[in-house]
Amino acid sequence: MTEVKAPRRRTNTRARLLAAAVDVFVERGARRVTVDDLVSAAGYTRGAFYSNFNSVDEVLLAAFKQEAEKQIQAVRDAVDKHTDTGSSGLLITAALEALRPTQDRWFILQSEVMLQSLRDPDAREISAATFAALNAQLVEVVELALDRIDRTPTVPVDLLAQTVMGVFLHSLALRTVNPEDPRADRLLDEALPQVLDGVSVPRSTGQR
Amino acid sequence: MTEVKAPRRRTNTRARLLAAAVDVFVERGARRVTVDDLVSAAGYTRGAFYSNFNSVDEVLLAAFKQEAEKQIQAVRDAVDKHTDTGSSGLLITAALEALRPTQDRWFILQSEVMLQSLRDPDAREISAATFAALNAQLVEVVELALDRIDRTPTVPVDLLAQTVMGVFLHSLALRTVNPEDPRADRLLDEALPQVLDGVSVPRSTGQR
DNA sequence: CGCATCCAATACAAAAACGTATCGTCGTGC
DNA sequence: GCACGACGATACGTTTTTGTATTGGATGCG
Repeated sequence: MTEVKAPRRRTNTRARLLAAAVDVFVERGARRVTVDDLVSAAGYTRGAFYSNFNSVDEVLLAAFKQEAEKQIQAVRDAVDKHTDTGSSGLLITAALEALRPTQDRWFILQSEVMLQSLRDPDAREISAATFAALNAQLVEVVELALDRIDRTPTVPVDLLAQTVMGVFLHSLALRTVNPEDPRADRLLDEALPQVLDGVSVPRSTGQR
Repeated sequence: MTEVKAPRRRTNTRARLLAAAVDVFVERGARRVTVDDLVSAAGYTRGAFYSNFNSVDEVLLAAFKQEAEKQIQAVRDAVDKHTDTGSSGLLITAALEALRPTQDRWFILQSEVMLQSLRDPDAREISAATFAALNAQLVEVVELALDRIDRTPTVPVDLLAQTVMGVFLHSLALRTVNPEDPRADRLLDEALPQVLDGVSVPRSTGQR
């Protein structure tokens, strides 16, 4: 599925394994992933795996961590960029764009679901922490966005952020079930802005 | 985990296996479920399993189907009940209550995620169909609810239903990561009604 | 230039999971 | 009440997967 034929360096083996892992988990589903699947997808053999990880679960956790951080960074970049240049509605557009459903995001969701049923407390902790980080970031984005259009929310902003998150999750689900489903995009492009508008009022009016 | 010591009838073995399967999948996570896990949880042995199913995947699919239908039926019941008696805001409250996150629903989500990566076209089809059914039902509920409060939506009602669905999904996610998270309930009780309110206008005013 | 070290390949043993084949038993229909 | 048929128990062989131990080679360092 991937490439690899080159003389293969010994460094960043771990990174390659992790990258391949994302693909494998998405393609085969967590239930069917074995060590051999992972190494062969990455172009390595069994030995490489066990000198970098101890189990498939560990890879899942590490890959999740990495992808989630990548995700968070993408949003942060989008926000920073548009905060600096001071463009208006573009901010939220950009932030939302960074969250738009992709395969990587599907992997994150899948991992999140899987990690929940791992006995390892580390897994649950990391999963929960990442989840919290994404949420916190979303609060920030929503606040900034409302600020830009001079409105204040009529519901607590953290709840509003959760709502936005939910819409994204569902958009992702729609797209995963059927990549062609037009509702996935319409949810983000049509429904979401109106929702944001609906639960906020112009700044001067005060809230509620 | 369960009981079973009784003289054990040979009928409804399938049903017992399915019921146990839900628990096992939730507890151990899809990655770790084996045939032995399923039969021992249900109080049977290997033989019973293979005379009712052919693989773990098949059980996952069957259990998903069953739980999803149960879910749909629960919402339908709630709606019917409150439609008949004609109580007002109670309708949506009841419908939403029927959707409130529980363990069963977590199983449905987990299965949905897993089924997406099964090669079996049947699995994807059933998964997609169930997903569609739930969504269609939600459209109905949202329409009814808005009707009750004499408002018409300012966004296409199917998109609105998707939004509601998303909020539910996220509420479920919050609760799964941390059962104590108060936001799970607040999302449904505070944010959702306001969102519905925000994206609709009084009936006479016309839309948009 | 040679040495020590780390990392990946390979091979292999052990365990886990699967699926089948067989047998007993309990309902069911005649 | 008897025989048939379906269902579940048990046992077993096979396959899959795992994890470790050993080896070879490349890299960094002196």
